[in-house]
Amino acid sequence: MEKSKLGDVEAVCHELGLRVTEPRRAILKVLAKAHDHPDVSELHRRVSAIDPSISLATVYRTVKLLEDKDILARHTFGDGKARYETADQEHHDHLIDIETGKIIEFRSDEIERLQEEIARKHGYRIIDHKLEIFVAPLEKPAKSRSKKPRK
Amino acid sequence: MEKSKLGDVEAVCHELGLRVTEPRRAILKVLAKAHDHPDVSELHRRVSAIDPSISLATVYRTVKLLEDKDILARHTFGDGKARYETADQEHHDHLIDIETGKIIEFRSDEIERLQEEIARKHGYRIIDHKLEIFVAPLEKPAKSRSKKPRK
DNA sequence: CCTCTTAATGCGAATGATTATCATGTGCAA
DNA sequence: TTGCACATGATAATCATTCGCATTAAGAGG
Repeated sequence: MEKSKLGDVEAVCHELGLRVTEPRRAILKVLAKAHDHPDVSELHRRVSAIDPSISLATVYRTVKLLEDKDILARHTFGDGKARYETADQEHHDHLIDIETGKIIEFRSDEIERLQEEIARKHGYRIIDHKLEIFVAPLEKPAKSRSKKPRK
Repeated sequence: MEKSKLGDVEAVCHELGLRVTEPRRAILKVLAKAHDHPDVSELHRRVSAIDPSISLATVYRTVKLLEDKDILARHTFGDGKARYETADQEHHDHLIDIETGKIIEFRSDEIERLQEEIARKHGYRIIDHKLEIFVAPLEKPAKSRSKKPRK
């Protein structure tokens, strides 16, 4: 089962008033079956497997387009590069294992509710939010002082 | 009242085994009285007011140094650039007004506790975390679809 | 104070990610 | 089938940040 509507390129493009092109077919196909949080060059790598002639620039363009349309969600875990995932699913946040880089999705209605409360208390409404928890395995001794990784 | 110990350059540098230099005097002075979240070029701008000969590279170096020592906390609100604030105070998260760019600090022990719980449930312990809530004023009609800004 | 070792600095080049430019190619409405 | 606006590929340009390196200057030991 592919991740939602992303698989139907004609539908997505038509809905957004975009042309259906080969590059978009390939890129959307890759996104539809991506169950992780790939960065742009990783996406380009996967897309190249389908059609090697698709340029990195097009991947950047397409991905930004979809982000603006709220079809993709962009993240930036620790390192500087943008990572993407389909945004059609219900909202969730992330646990990032700083030792392996593994990303775990989770959702807490409790936390969501508290956020709403806090925003309202300050006279605001939430447009978007981002919660990232950098973690390390419980067993480990307690490695010196490293914190979240950087490039 | 300056923000904590940052003001005492001799103390900070000595504690970290660093030499006390003019650039560091100026940079720490600026950081000590910064009650906002300046990015590196803004810091350099402020430092230049004290000593125009201090290079941008040195600001970058110093700021990274202090970040590694957990004396500064680095953030990346929406736009790509790194922003800094002193980390000596108790942990807090941020509300970012997407219309004005204004940043409001807040703290919720409730949320902190829930995070701990979630991490533990997944077999992890928290090393660090980051919660950013992008908001817009309550009054406003409900502007189209913009979300958090990008460069 | 003087000296010597080496951390710090300034400058400019290098990097890495992302975006812009622009000539060319191609969906797709008529 | 045609025409044109939108897409694309290749490449240059940007932007923030880091590096390399020759030079300067803390500050420990005399």
